[in-house]
Amino acid sequence: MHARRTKQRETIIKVLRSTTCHPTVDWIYNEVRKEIPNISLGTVYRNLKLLRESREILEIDLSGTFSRFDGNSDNHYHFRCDKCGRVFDIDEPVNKELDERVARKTGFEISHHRLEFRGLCQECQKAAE
Amino acid sequence: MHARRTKQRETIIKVLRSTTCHPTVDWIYNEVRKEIPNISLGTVYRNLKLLRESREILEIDLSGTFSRFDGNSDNHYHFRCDKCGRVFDIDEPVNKELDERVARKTGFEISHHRLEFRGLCQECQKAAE
DNA sequence: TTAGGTGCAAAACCTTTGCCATCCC
DNA sequence: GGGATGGCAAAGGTTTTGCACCTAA
Repeated sequence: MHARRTKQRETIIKVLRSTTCHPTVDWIYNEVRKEIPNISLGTVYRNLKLLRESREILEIDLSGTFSRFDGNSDNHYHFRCDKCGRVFDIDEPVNKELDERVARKTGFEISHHRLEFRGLCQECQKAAE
Repeated sequence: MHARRTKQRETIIKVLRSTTCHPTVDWIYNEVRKEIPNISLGTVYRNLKLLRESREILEIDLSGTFSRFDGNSDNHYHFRCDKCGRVFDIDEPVNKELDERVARKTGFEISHHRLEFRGLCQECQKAAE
C-alpha cells in the first residue's frame, strides 16, 4: 500500500505542524474545514490513524474522553494542567539510560517511555490565589 | 457526603486488590458479577469514579479505547507491552527530584508525574523469534 | 487503469446519567 | 427518616466502518 498525497492529508499535517497546542480531533477537524469545508470527520480520523502509524505524529496518552495529538513526533515529555487541561511540551532531555536500566532489570525490551508531569500551569496558579 | 459501605463497593475494591493485572472496567465488571450477578455496569463505573477521586485506586492513562485501573494507588511506573497490551508495574524508585527541577525551570506547580515504558514483554519477545 | 482515498451515514463503543426503588447510618 | 447507592435503560460523545464514488500515480 503506497501512501498517496491528497489535499486532505496534506492539510491535516499542515494544521498539526502549525500549532503548539495539543489539539483534539474535533479541533483539527474544525481547522481543516476552514480550507476544505466538506471534509468528513471520518477522513480526519483515518488520516490521523495513518500518520500515527507511520510515526509522523504523536498521539498523547491521556485519560479522559478524547485523544490529543502532537505534530512533533520526536519523543519528548509533556506537562498537563489539572485545572485547564492544557498540555505543554517540556524541554527536558529524554533519559534514554533509564530505558536501558529498566530493560536490564526486568527483561523487557524497551523502545521508549512516555512521561507526563501533572499539576498547575502558571495561569491557573494565579487564578487560584 | 459520607461514603457508605456497600457490598458492591467492597467487592469492587477486593477484586481490584486481588490482581496484579491492570484490568479494564469490563474485566472488573465480569469478576464482580461472579459474586454479585445482578450488579449493573453503571454501578461499577460510579464506584470506580468515587474510588479514583478518593485516591484509593489509580486510573492509568493509556491511549486506546478503554480505561485501566490499578488497585495500588501509590505513584509508581508502568510498562506496557505493545503486542499483548498487558501492563506491568515497574519496581523503580519514583524520581521526585525531577519534578522539582522541571518546576523550577518552567514555573509550573508539579504534583507528580506519570511514566510509562513501552516495548515488548518477555513472552512476546519469544513469540516474535 | 487501479489501488488507495474520500464523503456520508450508520454502527460500534465506552462512559455517563436520570429515575425510582432500596439500603445503610 | 433521609441521604447515599444501586439497578436499569436510555442518552451522550468519541471513534470506527461499510459502501459507492473519486482521484492520484
